[in-house]
Amino acid sequence: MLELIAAPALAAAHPFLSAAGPAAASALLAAAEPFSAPRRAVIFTPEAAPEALYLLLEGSVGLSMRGADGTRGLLEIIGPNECFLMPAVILGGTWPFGAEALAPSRLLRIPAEAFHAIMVQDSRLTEASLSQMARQWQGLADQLVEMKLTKASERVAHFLAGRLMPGGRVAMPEPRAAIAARLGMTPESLSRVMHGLQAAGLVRLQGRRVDVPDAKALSHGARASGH
Amino acid sequence: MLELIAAPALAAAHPFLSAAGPAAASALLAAAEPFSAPRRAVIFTPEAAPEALYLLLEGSVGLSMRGADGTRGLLEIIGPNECFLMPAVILGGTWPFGAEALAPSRLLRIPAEAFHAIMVQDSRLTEASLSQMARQWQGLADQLVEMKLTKASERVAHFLAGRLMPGGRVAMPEPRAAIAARLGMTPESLSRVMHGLQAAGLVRLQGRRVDVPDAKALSHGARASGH
DNA sequence: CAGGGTGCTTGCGCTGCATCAAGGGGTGAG
DNA sequence: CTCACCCCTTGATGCAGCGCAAGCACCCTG
Repeated sequence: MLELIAAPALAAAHPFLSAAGPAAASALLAAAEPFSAPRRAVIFTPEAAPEALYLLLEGSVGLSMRGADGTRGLLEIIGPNECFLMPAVILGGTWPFGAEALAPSRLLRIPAEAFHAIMVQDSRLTEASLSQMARQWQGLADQLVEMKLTKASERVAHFLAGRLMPGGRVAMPEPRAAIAARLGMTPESLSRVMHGLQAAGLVRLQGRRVDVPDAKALSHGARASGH
Repeated sequence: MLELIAAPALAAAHPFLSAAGPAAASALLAAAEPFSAPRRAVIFTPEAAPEALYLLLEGSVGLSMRGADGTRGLLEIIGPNECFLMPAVILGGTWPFGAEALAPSRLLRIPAEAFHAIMVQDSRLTEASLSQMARQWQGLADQLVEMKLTKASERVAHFLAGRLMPGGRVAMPEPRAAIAARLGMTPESLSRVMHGLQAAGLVRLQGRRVDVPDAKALSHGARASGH
């Protein structure tokens, strides 16, 4: 089913698949259904029963959440070569988070039954899943630390630093509102902070692309430019 | 080593041990070292190599975190019959979070080597660990949702509701500063909110103990009493 | 019992961020 | 080409929660 994609290369490139070992990786890929999602496409609806694990090959996917009073937020932004909905597949039951494409994306959908079946046969997949979950736990923990004890401007700077490519560029294909939600602030605040960073000479804004002349200055000077 | 504690009863009471099955549970208990920690005792130091998994039998333990600029916060408060440091033990390497007793506590310390050795032999322990990690992921995700889109007063109300015992009482053995840090606010704000809830008739404060006359009113009326 | 320490509370001014409300600018459709 | 829509921006205002600092209750020690 996946002949159209170079399966071995894919398995090598994707951290989770390579950690699971060649046997489990090829079994997973055999069961996987590739598909594309345009921007804003709903991939998974909250409160539904999770019946698949997803691997993101290219693009950007947002894990959305709904507060008790109906307000919406974004738990996390998933990048290429990451996977999502694993806790849901492991625990079963219903799942309170939704998933939506924030940029044109290519994904693999691995049915939960296949995932569980392969896990029973291949303990290396279970171990890889365990490591994966531990890493994702750490990711949320880091985010929680940031939310609890840093200001909005610092969170923006850190977010940009984390997306910095070797060329000194930051790609932001997803809408500003999504990034703002992920960072726990309003789009207005995000806009103000980013233009503040530009005024401080730390970044240069060019539409969806952001240039960072000095990476160190961005990390270190973020606190100062709180204004 | 654990004859002093009723091992079978313990395995049955602790969700993680019972999920791991009787064989793995008894193997884990055989390797476990019980110990007590007075309030404020440091159980694990951040930036150290994690060499054990901990089960909390009684008391309260805080997972502390340090921000980039040295400020301190509390990632999570661990309650009885929960375990902590599992992601650290799984991933190895150093670990950015510390653990400290917030109330007099009894714990079990399971050396990482023993944990890994038993996991290799007993796949049920690996599966139980995977579920455990997924649940802990969900716990952090819920907290992140709260941090991102609810106000401090609501977070306090929800925290109290989550600790509500059948008798309408909430035990708060840990210092207020720790609870405030866990909720992402200052001790002053926590104090103000709680006294605000008391003024609204939703709770009755009695030192370390809190009485909740009407549980439903607490959940539903929290938004209104934001003032 | 006095003394000092620790932890909780309260008051007050301030600031960061949300909220509400317009104003641009780029992109796609007709 | 031009309109219209969407998304991003910018401004003005209000409030929630922080920081600082003082007051008070409890606990442990000598």
